[in-house]
Amino acid sequence: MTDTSQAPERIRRADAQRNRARVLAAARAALAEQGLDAPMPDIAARAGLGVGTVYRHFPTKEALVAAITEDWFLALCEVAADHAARPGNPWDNFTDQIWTSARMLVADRGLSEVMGVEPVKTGGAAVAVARLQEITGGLMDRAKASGAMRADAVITDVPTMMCGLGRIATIQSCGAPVNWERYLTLMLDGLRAHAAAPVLTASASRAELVPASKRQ
Amino acid sequence: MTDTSQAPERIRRADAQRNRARVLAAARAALAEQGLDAPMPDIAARAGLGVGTVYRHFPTKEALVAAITEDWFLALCEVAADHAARPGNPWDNFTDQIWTSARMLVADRGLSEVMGVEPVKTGGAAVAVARLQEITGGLMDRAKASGAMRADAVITDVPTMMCGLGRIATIQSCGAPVNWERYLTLMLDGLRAHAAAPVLTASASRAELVPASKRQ
Amino acid sequence: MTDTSQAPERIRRADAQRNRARVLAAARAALAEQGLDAPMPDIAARAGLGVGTVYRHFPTKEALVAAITEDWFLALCEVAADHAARPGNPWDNFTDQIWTSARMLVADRGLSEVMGVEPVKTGGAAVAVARLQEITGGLMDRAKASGAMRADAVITDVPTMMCGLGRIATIQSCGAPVNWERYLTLMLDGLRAHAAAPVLTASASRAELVPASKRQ
Amino acid sequence: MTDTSQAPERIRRADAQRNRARVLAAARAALAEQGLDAPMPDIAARAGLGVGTVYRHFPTKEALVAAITEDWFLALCEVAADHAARPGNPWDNFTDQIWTSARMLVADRGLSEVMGVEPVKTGGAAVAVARLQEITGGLMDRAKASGAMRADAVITDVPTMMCGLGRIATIQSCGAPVNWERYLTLMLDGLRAHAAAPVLTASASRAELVPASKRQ
DNA sequence: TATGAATGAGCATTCATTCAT
DNA sequence: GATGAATGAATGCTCATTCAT
Repeated sequence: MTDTSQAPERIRRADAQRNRARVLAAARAALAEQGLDAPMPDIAARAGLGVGTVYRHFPTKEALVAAITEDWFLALCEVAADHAARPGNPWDNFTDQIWTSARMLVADRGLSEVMGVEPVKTGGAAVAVARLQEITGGLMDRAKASGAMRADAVITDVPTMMCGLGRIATIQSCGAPVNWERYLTLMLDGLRAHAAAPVLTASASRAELVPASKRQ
Repeated sequence: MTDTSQAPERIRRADAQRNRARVLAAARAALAEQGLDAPMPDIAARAGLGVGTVYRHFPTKEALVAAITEDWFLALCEVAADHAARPGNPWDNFTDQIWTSARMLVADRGLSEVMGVEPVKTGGAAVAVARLQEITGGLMDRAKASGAMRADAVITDVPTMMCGLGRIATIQSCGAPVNWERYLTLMLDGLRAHAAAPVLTASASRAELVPASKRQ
Repeated sequence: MTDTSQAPERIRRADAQRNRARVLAAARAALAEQGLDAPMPDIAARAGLGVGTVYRHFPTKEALVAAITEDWFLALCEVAADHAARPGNPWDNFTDQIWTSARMLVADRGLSEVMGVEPVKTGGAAVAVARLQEITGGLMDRAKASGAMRADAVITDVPTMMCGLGRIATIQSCGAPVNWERYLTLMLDGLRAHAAAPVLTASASRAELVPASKRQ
Repeated sequence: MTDTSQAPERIRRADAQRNRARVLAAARAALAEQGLDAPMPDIAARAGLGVGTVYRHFPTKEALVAAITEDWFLALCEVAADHAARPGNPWDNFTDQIWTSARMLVADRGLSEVMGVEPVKTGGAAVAVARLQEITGGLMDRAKASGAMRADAVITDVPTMMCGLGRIATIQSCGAPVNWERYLTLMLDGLRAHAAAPVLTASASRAELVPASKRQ
């Protein structure tokens, strides 16, 4: 009747799954603290396991980081989906999504660093990235339709923003005179509709895509 | 008698000065190409010198990077000073300074990376950073006074902006879907006065420093 | 009562026998493809079994290889026995046996490699080796008696020849400029009676066992 | 006046050269004893140096082995050249060369093993191999011209022979029932002119290149 | 009894820094 | 002063074997 009766094979796997989970947890913790350079032996030690066990579950450090990256992006997807489902002001939903995601970055050095790394092209992480992009794209479309977001905003503005954010979060925690909240404030203000259309002259906004010294 | 003893010493000093310059030039080139991870032996080889000689002039790699960092920031100071001295639209002068500095970052992987590194607290590099900050602060003040820059802009907004820029420049060159020109456009638009003061309601701008979900 | 307790035991025994056979088959295939370095997990996976099961049947990898080696040598025994039973020219029977065995070596990397490995001293493999030696010895005796094979040929000439052949087969498949068919041709020609007795002087053959420079 | 006066740069290098020589000597010894699998740390320890020093002189283990291999083949070249320069019976000169080379193989497990390895295509080792082949080819030509060596002998017969020899030497030292002297005797007898042309029937020699069972 | 997860020693390789010459 | 050879700790990864389930 119970689940235990029908899962003689899964019992073992349950043990392995538990260790796999421990590896993932250890990796998450190690990456969060030390960043993507956390050594494999450290991760194994944190999990209370031998390196071989880590390699049993993940053939490469790259694969392990990719798995964590998938988790990270799935969590970001969840945040995005949550905000995409909200009623009310699309702009607020968009910015709330970004702020929430940002707080996740700030709390995790690995996540911060992965934002500034050549993206994986395949695997679950890539899928999660694509899905995040899709959901976020929807939020942006609605924000643009509502007139709050600048019409020329594109989806890559978000990874661009998050990449910079990741770096800033990392070094702010090292004591650098930077401020991630301020960063996000400016960036998001830069994404507002009227930011792209200066009050004084309608033509100015486009012109200023290029430095003043280069114009004419 | 005294002259003979001093002359070779001066020669040595001249030699040492030239070697120091060669080390710096080599380091600049190596860091520009390979980033901050450029190995010391590579730098020494580029200078046509032994590693020992490099270590004679700079006790650690960190010290060498700090020296180059000073150079980098002095160059940025020059750019800033040049723009600070310009007549005309203060906002344009400020943004031109940023765009010019950005192009320097994009052309130099080491400079890009150093923007996202725990800052040196002492020494020439720190002085150069402080000077750059002062000059840039002046440009910002005038831009604010002119009404073009948001009144709440602070000097740390610039290192924040440049830190993110450095990371974006680095990974854009690795093929990541980010765009440094777009980044700068958004950031600078976010620094405009009206970006901070949404058209509809005057009170909104400050409120949105905090995510909508956290308000009241 | 007693039947019920024994029946499952027999089933288990039957199971174990089948598993042992599967391990052997998998090992044969893995060793043939990858050589003696084939990892135990690969062999287990090929058998559709866990490594533990492989180790239940064979306490070490060495023991497993020894078992396969026994199989290999039993197959070689069969070839030898088949040729030993043939009527007709003893020399042809001997050389045919060698050529047939050689083709088996060439088709199996594991068999090729095992020819050049410290031989097992005990167990079935050693028995098979001894039997092969005996049968081959008989073939040689008849070939010698017929006058076709050199009179000083000894049984260890055959393992010596096959050992070299195994190595040559292995590296020929890696692109080395060696040729196993040529090797065998020369070796077998060297075993002919007249090869040992140069035409000109009868005494020369023994003398040349030692380099010319070392004689007298 | 002395060499020391004009070599201020070479003094340092002399030290390094000495250590390079120590690395080579250590590697030679380690490879001779343990074969090509001798670990780099072992080689370094044998030389009384750190691993880093070994890697300073040779960027890769492969490169180190290639250097030793070049030495090995240069030594074989010397032997070959020595015998090529000898007056007298060409066949004896050829076989003496082979016997002398064989004794070198037998004394060195690394040299034995390298004979059965995919050959290096470039570098000094490849040059040495080519030169050895050329010299040996000359010896063979003269032996063929003298009528002592079979006319169909080709240069690749020699690496084929040496490859087999290497393996046999290796496992003979492990106690296998093989005999390298016997191996060489048979091989060289197989290379004699009359070995290829059996006494009884002129047509037999060619026919027996193929097993009897495949004929007709 | 079968499983396959866990182990951990071992290997090739890198690089900032030291120090004998 | 200059040199660059030497150092050695650290890293990612493999695989025969053990043992808890």
